[in-house]
Amino acid sequence: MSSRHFILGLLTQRSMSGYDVKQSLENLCWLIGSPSFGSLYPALHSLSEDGLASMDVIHSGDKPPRKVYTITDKGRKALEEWLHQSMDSETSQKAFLMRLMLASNLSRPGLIAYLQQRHARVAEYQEALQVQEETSDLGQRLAYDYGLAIATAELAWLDRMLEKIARPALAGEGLDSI
Amino acid sequence: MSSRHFILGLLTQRSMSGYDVKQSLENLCWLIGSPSFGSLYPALHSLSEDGLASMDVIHSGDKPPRKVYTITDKGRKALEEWLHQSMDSETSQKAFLMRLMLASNLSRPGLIAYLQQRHARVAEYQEALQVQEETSDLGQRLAYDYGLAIATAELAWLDRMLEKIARPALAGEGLDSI
DNA sequence: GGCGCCATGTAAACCGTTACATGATTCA
DNA sequence: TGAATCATGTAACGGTTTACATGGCGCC
Repeated sequence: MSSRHFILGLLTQRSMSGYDVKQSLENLCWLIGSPSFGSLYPALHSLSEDGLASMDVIHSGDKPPRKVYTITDKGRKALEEWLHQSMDSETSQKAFLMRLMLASNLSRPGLIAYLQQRHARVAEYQEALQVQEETSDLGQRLAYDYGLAIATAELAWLDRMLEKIARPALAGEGLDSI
Repeated sequence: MSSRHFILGLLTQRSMSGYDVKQSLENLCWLIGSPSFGSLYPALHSLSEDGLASMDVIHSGDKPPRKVYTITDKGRKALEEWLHQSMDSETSQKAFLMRLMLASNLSRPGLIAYLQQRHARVAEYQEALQVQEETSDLGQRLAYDYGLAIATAELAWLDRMLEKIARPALAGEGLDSI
């Protein structure tokens, strides 16, 4: 998935310091993880060096100065290119969620296609888990049952979202109301 | 989480070759991933070298010989030790599921405690996602909504399992009927 | 004949974490 | 006074993937 591109994508939400990026991932880190500072800061440096992001040092009072990064036009182009190139073979939930976080950078048809692809993929996994023969191993049974529950919940979520998004926007009821 | 211990744990289900291990993870790889052969084979070698697993070469007809690994007593001891030492700070879904797959190696109270701990942790994340203020960013809204749906589904699953497991086993309705 | 599956393995390259280093502020 | 939060950074270490290497079987 490339954490470099992901971090770049997060900068489209708002300009952020390394510390900010870490905080913004806190709520979902149990699903996607959160990069350590040891990889985060170097990544921001390299984005800045390559001209994909610009850095501003913000001195606010007596607090330690913050280095705030903003995505540049070049960065937006690079991100768009990367987002549009095939996301096939990315089957993991983590990769899905990371891209989902960057949904603002997708066209509406692009987002719909993305969710539909995900739906098809998860449905495959769900089926594979249902078909499984009985195992005697408790752990395996629990794990398969858990996987089935998560797959089912994800498919239900995708159905809901696709209905909301794909429905031609009625008055005051577009993407905004999600 | 240490893939080495995880692989060792999988060998408690049945004796397996490297190829078998990979296949057995196929159905859940979208949630926990699957190690590449480049890490899997060396891991099995090292387990064998350390006496935690024994290796048998199986020649079946004209097919390429398979190297089947079996966990040893020393391996079981090492696994148990590792399973009982603190699993705190492991908050990720992946780590949870990996340990869940090894549930057969836990005592019933140990399993219950594990599920309860997980419940408490996921409930925290669920709450954090609910409390979140409104964001204008579509991706963030989608991602948070997705996270909320997954957290809710997982909590429901944990409730169901805890009810099944914690209930004093009635006639013919113990852990087996999960 | 070519493709895909079975089956194992090695080495280099890559990426990320861990540990260390610094320093100010706020709260108990 | 000590701990937690804010805030940034480097270097070594470790683990994983990627790419390469090999070889037989069965199917279209």
